[in-house]
Amino acid sequence: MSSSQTVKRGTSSAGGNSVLHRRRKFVTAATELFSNNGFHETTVKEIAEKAGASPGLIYNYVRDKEELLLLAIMEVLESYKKEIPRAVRDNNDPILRFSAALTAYIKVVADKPKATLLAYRYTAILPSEMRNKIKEMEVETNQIISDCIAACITAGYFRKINVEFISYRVVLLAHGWALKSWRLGKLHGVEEYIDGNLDLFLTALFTSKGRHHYRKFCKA
Amino acid sequence: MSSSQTVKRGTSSAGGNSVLHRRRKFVTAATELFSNNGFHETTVKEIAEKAGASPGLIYNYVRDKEELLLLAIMEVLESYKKEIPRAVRDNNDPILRFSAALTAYIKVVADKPKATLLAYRYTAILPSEMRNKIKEMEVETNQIISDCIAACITAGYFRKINVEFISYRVVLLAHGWALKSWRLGKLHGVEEYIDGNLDLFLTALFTSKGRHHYRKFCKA
DNA sequence: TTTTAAAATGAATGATTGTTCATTTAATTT
DNA sequence: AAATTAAATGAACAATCATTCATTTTAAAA
Repeated sequence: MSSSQTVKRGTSSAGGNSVLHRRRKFVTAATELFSNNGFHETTVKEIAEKAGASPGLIYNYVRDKEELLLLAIMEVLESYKKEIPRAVRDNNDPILRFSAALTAYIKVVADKPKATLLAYRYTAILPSEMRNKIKEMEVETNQIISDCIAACITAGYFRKINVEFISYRVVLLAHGWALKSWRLGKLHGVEEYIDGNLDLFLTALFTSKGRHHYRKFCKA
Repeated sequence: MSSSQTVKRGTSSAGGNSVLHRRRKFVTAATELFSNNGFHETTVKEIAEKAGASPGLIYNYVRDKEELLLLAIMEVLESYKKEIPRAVRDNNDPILRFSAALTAYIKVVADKPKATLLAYRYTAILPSEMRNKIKEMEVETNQIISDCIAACITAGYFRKINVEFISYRVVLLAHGWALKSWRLGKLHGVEEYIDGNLDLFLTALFTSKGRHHYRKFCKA
């Protein structure tokens, strides 16, 4: 079910994760090449070259060129799933948690915009089984944002709007940074992008109680 | 510079745009196939088949498979550039013009979501000369939105925010419908999507004068 | 009708490239 | 050291397809 028949993970001796390490080497090489030149435009030979190995060896660690794509996309999504909760955790106030989530999401996208676009460009070409895995991960990340928003609503800081709706808007916004920088070039820096959008969101969502509550943090 | 060496447009007789018509046939066939199955996954043979012709003939009307892609993308963008101003024109009040622009944009995207994604997926693989053409068209469409926003600001209805910034957010939002429906499936209908987002935008942007002014239209 | 030109065909071409596998190299074990 | 297993190589294979072009069909002109 997982990936490759010929290689068993964790053979012999102690820790024995070297197999996964070598696989990661191919995946990162692939990620870079796919991001810069596109999936179809990248040959397996090039990936091997960049990873410092021969083309044939790749097939010991991966079934397909396609699996390499799946792993590349998943690596990106996993970094989302790791970074965002980390940022949220550091805050207690619902509004600050929301802000942190939004900020973290945009920042992690801004950190590797091209890799982010991989998911947009190439999820479609994967078989549905793989597509579902990706979709699943996205939904999980969305959930984090949704929870923040819901908390703000129950605290009476945000007015009662559809949570999923706003959640998706936040996600789109974050991805928007990657989409934008590729298509329109830079109009402004990430910081401005974050601040501007956060301002827009809060203004649109605050109740008067929320607005009041938030003032405290601005002064500090 | 334009497209094909072997065919001159507007030969002989009267109107004589039949050449362009036959070319369009290939382009629409290509658009559909590229949208559904992807560019690389579509063969020239398939395009010819769908257009009811032979593969070889395509090359009388188009230099490349790539040019077919360019034309497919441009056809979509041109429909944007046509529909949105049409909707804006019917309104006089700045706020209504803005609303109309946003609504029209989302609707035209919702009308052919897959085609919209073509630009996202495949602009990157086109040679820079073609890419620039596409970018140019996008900027033109953006300009329409920007003008609406600027008008709202000078009328004192919107607070003074960066116009380009908001403009891009509107565009992203519209595209977001296509991106979403592909990735997350339908959470809600287009109408809800439009209303919800319009509400969010207006709440975030209104001055008190603007809010006041807008109430009139809501009652009517 | 005869001639000439345009439109259309589709089999053949040529180049590309993912994948395999017989073979070599390196590491482990006995 | 010898034997055995794992890791790695890279040339060869097979399939795919964009593109071409000699040929046929259709239309227009003389």
